[in-house]
Amino acid sequence: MEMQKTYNPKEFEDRIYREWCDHGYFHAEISPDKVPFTIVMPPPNITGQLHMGHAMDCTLQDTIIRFKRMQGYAALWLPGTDHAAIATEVKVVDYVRETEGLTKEQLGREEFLKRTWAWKEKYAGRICDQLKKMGSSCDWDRLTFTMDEKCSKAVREAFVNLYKKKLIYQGNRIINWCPCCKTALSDAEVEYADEASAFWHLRYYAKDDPSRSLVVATTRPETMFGDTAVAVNPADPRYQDMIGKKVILPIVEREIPVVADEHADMEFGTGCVKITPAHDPNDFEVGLRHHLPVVKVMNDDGTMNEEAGMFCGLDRYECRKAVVAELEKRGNLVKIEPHTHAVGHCYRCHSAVEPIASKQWFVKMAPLAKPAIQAVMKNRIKILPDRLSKVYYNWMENVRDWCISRQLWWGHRIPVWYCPDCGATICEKEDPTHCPACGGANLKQDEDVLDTWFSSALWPFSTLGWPEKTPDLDYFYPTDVLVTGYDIIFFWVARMIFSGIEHMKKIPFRDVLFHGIVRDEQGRKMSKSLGNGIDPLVVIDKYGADSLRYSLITGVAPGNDTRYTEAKVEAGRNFINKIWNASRFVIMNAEGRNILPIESVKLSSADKWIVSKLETCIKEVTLNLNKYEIGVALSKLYDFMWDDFCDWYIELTKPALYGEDEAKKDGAIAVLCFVLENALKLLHPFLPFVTEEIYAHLPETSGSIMVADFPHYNAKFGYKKEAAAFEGVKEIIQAVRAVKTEVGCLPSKKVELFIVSDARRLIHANEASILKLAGASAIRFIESSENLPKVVSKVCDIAQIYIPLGELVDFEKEKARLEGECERILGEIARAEGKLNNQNFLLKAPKKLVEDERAKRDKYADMLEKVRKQLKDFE
RNA sequence: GGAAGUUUAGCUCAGCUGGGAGAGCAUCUGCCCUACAAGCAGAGGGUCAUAGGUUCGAACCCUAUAACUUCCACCA
Repeated sequence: MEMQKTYNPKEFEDRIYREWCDHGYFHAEISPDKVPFTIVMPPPNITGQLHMGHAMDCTLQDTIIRFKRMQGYAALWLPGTDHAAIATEVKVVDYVRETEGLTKEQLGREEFLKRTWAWKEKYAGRICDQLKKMGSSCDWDRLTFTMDEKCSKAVREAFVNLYKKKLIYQGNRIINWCPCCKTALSDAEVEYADEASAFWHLRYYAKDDPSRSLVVATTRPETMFGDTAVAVNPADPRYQDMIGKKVILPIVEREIPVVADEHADMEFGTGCVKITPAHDPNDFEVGLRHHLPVVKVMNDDGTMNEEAGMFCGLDRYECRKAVVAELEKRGNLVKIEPHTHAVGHCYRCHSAVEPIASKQWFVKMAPLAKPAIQAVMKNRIKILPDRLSKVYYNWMENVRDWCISRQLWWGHRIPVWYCPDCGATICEKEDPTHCPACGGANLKQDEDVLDTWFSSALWPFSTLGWPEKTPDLDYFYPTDVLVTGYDIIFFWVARMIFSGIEHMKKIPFRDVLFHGIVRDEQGRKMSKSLGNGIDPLVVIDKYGADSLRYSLITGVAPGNDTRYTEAKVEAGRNFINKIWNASRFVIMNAEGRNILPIESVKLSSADKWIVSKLETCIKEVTLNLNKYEIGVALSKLYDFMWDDFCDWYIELTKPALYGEDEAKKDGAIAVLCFVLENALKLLHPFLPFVTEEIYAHLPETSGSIMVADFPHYNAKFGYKKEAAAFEGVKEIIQAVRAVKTEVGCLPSKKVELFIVSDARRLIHANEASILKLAGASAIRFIESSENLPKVVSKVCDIAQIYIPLGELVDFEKEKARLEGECERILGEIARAEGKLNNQNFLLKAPKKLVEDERAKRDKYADMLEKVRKQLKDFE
């Protein structure tokens, strides 16, 4: 099949992906003679479609897994999707309201879940299609959803294990309550934002002495109905007489005690704190210490309950206004101070969360955190970039117990049953039918579901079959690298680490590669509200998946944010087009010829140079991919492919290809094919589609590039010296080009080159290349330039070049140019001598460096002499 | 209140363990030379945020400062 003049991804991307699937290349088999390499995909939420962040995440993983697969590992990339309990439920609630005009309560649990499963089918399918469009080489045979049977089993196992070890408990404590989603949230699910508010100073009068009062300062006047004490610091001289006395809570006229507690800060506010145990975590603790009653004053939806008396039914914020007005009316309001403080918001619906005392399920964190910290500390798990391990430690060391129960319907139901007959609580892996205590058959399962992250935490092993002892689990666990964004380090990564250690007794992964966020052109986060998100599919439609992949990993360093710009996609597209055309050139020239193995042809110095460059490139790409420096690896390939291979080597082969010498032609083609084939293999993990397409057109190749061997660096050819020498030839070509441009000589005008050089053999051997690339008609070796008329000249490392240009030579300009050249060289000499005259440099710098510096000085001194001579001759 | 990151060419960013500043885009000049104008050749452009310090030598290490960004934190 003919290759088109310009690269057009639409013609082959979908077809190639189908072929990969049909051949089963993505499927990882357990093979005893291979080393496993495993990545589990961070499962995208089924809430919607993939965004650029996902696109980058999956490109990075795909690049790594393709690299490892080609290197001969049993490479498994396990895909999946996440049920995303709260996030999905919020979406489906909206959807049901819009389509059926019903609330979820009106619909009922069973019907609601039916709708949600239908939603899941639709969106999980869409997400997989998008992953395929990106070229993801994940093992679809192992596709997992977090609510699959096997995951549910894992969740049960984990819950029951932790429960039996008393690491899961039910407790009545302050949790974060979202009045909009009507569920508890974990600490990690709350986002804090500073809000301008006020500090209300309220006067509470002493019970028996209307002349004595305390002024409390609060940001939450509406919770006063739940006040069950006022606290002052035990050391505060101002309030010693009040400790143990009672004050009257205004409006409700309830008597509450004044307690002494360290929690009250003498420096802050008035030094008196109203204590509302049901609605503030600190107050809750104070309440426990002083055995205070816990009075809840709010309903689930954030409205006030009957405790608020006349304010019952009001929304919490309306109530605040009303209470303040009432207090003012009654003369209890002393003053209002402006005050900014952090208010927590639900990470899903963004409404202000309410700290409320509530009975929930918790995971006891301290015993789990300890070994999880050690795993990273002892380097059993390596976090990249390293600085993020500090963030991890900081969180793990201060983590509080994890609230895992959610008052939702969509998710893993908590495996706990209550016996209404005897009050027993039963926690079992299998659904119990009878109460083991009293034999009663009226067991009722806990209504709540689990935090979605509880199942995510088990992902690296639940996907492989745990708690069953499956061969997969045995072979592929622990996984090798986890690739994800630093924004879910607490939600997910930290929890996988302690869960893996707890349940598997083994770390879940050896490396964690964190990437940053994909931002828009202006550096803003992409978000729905800003409307600045860009759909990867739209980009793929316009430019192809390879170009998108290029744009997402070019220039990225681990942990750093990156910006999406269309210019980067274009740069990628242009690069790929370059590869495409270079390949087309090679293929066209190789057509109908016998391709010789590179070992059997005589290599020119240009051949040796490019082979040496290729070897260096293989080394660097491999090294950087192993370090997960994907961006660096790609940039090395970019330079090699474009500069070395296209701009130099291909041009260098043209004299041979267009010449008559069949042996030379065979040689050039052999090297072209060899280098191109290797380069394509190196490029394949980054640009899978186009490399596969070209590979199929290459002579002497068969099968798919994705299962070909990744090039090995073994310094088989070496040629370091020959390659270095060849740089001299390149320098001559560049010098001639530069001089011609400077004097305004058309590139197409052929010039004669007079050369003084000790490297005649090298130059002679590359004569054809020099003539073609420099645009010259002949090379004449001379001993001295003395008799040359009207020349411009240039001193290179291995030669002095003189070009007679007749009328084009501007005497003044040329003189100025040569003088400028002298200046430059003098500068170089001065720099070298500056160092060499420094005794400390001679004494302390490495010998090699001193030698290099000497050599440089001598070289430039020699050059200076030559340029000065040219200047003299010229005059 | 803690902690982290960033600051390099007009723009977006690389620069690994300290040893002569790089790329892409943009700009200027000239080119359709039988792979490629999504291209080729040549060129201009940087006190590497600021001030100190360590060192023979600093974009890189240390200290302070400034600006921007982010994360964590129950001060009512």
